[in-house]
Amino acid sequence: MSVSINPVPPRGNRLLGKLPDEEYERLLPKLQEVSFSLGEVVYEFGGHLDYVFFPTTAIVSLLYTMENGTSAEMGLTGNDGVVGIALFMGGGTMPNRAVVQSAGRALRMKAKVLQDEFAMGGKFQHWLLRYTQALITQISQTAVCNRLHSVEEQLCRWLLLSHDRVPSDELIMTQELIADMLGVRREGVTVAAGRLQDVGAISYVRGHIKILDRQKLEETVCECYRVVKNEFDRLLG
Amino acid sequence: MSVSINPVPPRGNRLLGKLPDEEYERLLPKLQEVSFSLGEVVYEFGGHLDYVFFPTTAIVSLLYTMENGTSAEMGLTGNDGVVGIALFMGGGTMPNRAVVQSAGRALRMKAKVLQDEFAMGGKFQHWLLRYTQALITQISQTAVCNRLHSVEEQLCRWLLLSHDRVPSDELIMTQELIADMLGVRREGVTVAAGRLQDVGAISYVRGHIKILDRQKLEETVCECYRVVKNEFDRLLG
DNA sequence: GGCCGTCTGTGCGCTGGAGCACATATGTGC
DNA sequence: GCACATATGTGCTCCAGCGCACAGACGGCC
Repeated sequence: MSVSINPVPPRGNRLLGKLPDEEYERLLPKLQEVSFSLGEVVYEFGGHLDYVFFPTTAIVSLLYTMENGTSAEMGLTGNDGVVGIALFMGGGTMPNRAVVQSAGRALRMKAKVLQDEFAMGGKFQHWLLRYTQALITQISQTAVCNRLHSVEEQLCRWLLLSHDRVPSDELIMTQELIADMLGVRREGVTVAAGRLQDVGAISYVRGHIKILDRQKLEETVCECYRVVKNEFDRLLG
Repeated sequence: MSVSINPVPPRGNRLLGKLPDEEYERLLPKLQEVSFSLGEVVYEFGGHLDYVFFPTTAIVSLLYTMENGTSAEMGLTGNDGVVGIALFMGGGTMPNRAVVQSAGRALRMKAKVLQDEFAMGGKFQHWLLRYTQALITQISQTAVCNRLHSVEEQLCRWLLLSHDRVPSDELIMTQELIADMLGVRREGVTVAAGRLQDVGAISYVRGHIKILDRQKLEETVCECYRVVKNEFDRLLG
């Protein structure tokens, strides 16, 4: 993670973008822009966090890793959210693991500052809680999707959720890592991705996925994607 | 749902039990005791809720039902929590479905009262948020468990989580309903429950499950149970 | 250009759980 | 105590996804 000096961050994060001007102006000096690289661990399970992060172009996955090493994603946060909700929810330590899924930037804020602002009970608190509510929906839907839907449907969900959170049509991510996210075998991702390539929805070359035809992905995806998207739009749109 | 007149509720709910005496005394007149019967729907997906509920002896499951009718549980709430978190998180409508999994009582509070109390930012808010954080862990773990663990392991998790939230060793629940909760086939539950009976962990007769040997269940359950339990104890213990 | 590490594609056999069919057991009401 | 609805037990077949093995294919580096 690298920290910029004298940052002039745009309102690249939707949560911060919701704030009234005065509140935003007050918070601005307390935000620092940082860069995350692919695969960087934002925090570990049970870890302490000194900052919360408001991604602007980065995407961060929330993962849980089992004792035997297998893992699965429970949610992902981009420019529509915040990483480190336990800091204002009161947990202190993090109940999961956060890994940068797509390199990019974020704005960070000291935990103490966040907590003080949160305690003031203004719009900031309001939007942080609404985001948390949306995240709960995302995690819930992941739970249900894991139980009931095929790898191909879930891959589509994952691609669409990620695509919604990056500015380009290209995702940098190997099939191996996607498999870890989805909690499935790498080969399973290969065949599912192969089918999506066959119908021209994506192209996949050594860790570079191009979204060629979103429409096709949306036809293949399970309802979970739309439920999550609708809820985010409703709560934060 | 039946409402008691002139209730004299004990601090049967751990969340309310956390409150300082003065805060509890103030809230007491605003609480009404209600009875829930097995299978009763507390709220539907997308529905509006006029009250939040603090279970004392009832258990309520949070479910999501797919378009094709299949469903799965994402979490459950007993005397350690509150049903209707969307009311203070800001969602308004409920992103899931809540069904009474074990008949019993709860204390209800008008949504408006809850929201006003919450906005005051005192201990009540504090504990509601900590509970929500614990619930997020539970939902997350359900997501991972759905992906990675066997029906038998999940059945054990479900039995233990339920057992922790009722005063007796008997659970009233058919295999059919458990199957809906876990998002698996009824026959799958029959087989798994059969194995647990064979080793003497439970006995199962027409909707009446007796927990005979918790120890055995804890040996069979996946790590998910302990993770969730630890997090609830840590946050609310 | 050649080497090597990483990433992707493919082909097994195996297994857990789905879907279906049906046999049996246990309440409940008449 | 009989009839019937409900709950549970059991035995198939089928298939998605796992685990494993290995064959390309691409890309960076010397």
